[in-house]
Amino acid sequence: MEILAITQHSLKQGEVYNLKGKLIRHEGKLTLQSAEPSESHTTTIKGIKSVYDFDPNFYQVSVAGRLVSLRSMGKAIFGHLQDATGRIQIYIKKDIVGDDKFQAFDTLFDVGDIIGVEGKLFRTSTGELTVEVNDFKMLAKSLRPLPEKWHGLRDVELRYRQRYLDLISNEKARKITLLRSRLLSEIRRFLDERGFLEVETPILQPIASGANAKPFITYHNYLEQNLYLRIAPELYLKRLIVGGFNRVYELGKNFRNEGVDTTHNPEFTMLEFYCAYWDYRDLIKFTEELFSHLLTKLLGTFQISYQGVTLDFTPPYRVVKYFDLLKEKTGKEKDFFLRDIDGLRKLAVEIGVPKAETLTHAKLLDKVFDLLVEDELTGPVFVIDFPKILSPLAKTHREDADLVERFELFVAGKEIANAYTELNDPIEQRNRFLEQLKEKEMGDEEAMQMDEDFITALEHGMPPTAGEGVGIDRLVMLLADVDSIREVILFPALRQR
RNA sequence: GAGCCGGUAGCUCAGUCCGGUAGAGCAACGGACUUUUAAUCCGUGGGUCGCGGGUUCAAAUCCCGCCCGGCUCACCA
Repeated sequence: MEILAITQHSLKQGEVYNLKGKLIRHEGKLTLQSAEPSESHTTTIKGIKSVYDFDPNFYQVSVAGRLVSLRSMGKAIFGHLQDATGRIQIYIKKDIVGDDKFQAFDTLFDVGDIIGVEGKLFRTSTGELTVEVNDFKMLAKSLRPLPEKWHGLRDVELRYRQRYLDLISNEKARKITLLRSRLLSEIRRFLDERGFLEVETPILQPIASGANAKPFITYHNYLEQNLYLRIAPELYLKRLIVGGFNRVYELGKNFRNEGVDTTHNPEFTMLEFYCAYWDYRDLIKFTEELFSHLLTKLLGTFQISYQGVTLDFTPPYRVVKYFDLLKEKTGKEKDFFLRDIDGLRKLAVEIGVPKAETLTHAKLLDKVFDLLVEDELTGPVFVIDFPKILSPLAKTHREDADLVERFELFVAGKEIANAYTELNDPIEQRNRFLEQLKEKEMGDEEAMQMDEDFITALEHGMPPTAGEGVGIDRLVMLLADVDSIREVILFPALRQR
């Protein structure tokens, strides 16, 4: 009888082992060896339940999972097995499994153990689907107790540091994990079906560019040079457009060496996709289609509730111009914000922009917009036609040389997506980078870096292209209705203990 | 980086204001119980009160410093 797996070591008769405070004496009656999981244990609990609903004649099952509850009645034992998909009750009767096995289960099996059972499905008097067990197997012994069965694991720090316990004991953590996984696969499916090619570009980059952020620096011993963890894949994805792949996307991590809070983690997941021969207006429509697809597949509705506010994602979304928003708030025209730097600085000081005296023009404008407008963009709303000084990689607006063809999608005051018609003029791109270098000299640490190789690529000709980035973590937060990014990242950044 | 809040048994939490033998529930351990489901009933064990210092006859409790976490702000478009 192969019941208990303690370790790979064989136990001598009479030897005493301490399991979770329980002293186990090996009497020689049990063969204590690690049991192999059988293939039939790979079905999910949810799968078993749905097959039974479909075909009640299906009743002989074999299922494995973590034992999460136990109720011993003397000569019968009830318990629940759990996997990521659900729970199923098991019923072990002395009459059925025999005295020895019943005794073994009663003394050796604990809540937390991973076990396999075989038996018949039936419904109890209360109607709960249950496995009447005729054989069982220890698959992995748990030496430590599970968190409290009723309250689960509440300690936020422990939930993050030992996420596996959170996943075992908190339904919501499992739901978010599944939601995130389905979101990623639906994004891939949507893009794949529309001819986009999934690619992988370098995470270790000699120049960290493509966004305004401080990078993590590392050193390559063999190349004898510094490398940066990417802050964005943008400039590499555009090289692929130059190379002739007209629809590409990358779904992966970016890294930014900055503060950690409820909406920022040093590594976070971005979707970036590029399509040749499109412009930013095509992307507005495409973004609405993408979100419609995701909401239909994941939530089955266009109305979502986020932190007590109902958001309506029925397209078309509101579209509003960047400077119209500022005018609404201040009564001032675009020229004021772009030409009257002293006036803008005065305004910034008035509304309480910190360090307004020392910020560069671009930073000032950005801060003022943030403070006055951003929080009120409940959305979903496309803010379009950004100032050029904030957008070094976007193409100049066809109707206004002060602006670029760019939008950001705001939902619940958060930026969810950022897109533009891409700047594909190598000469103008060089000048824009040079402007960024000036910003850097004026104290903007996050100003973008010049990438000569990228300009060389543009010099070979990049077709007119539109590109977009979507913050996946924030999107999951929205869909899961949680207010901290750490709830949607399985292992968020924490200080080492 | 600043402010506020928190850290007590494996887990969920009381106890801190107002100093006087460290508590409950779950889990564990022993026992009863063949349809229970937060099972129930009887019994037992379990603590570096985050860490270090100070005040005091006496500190989980008061004071100081530090560590870890949460929230808000700053930073980060």
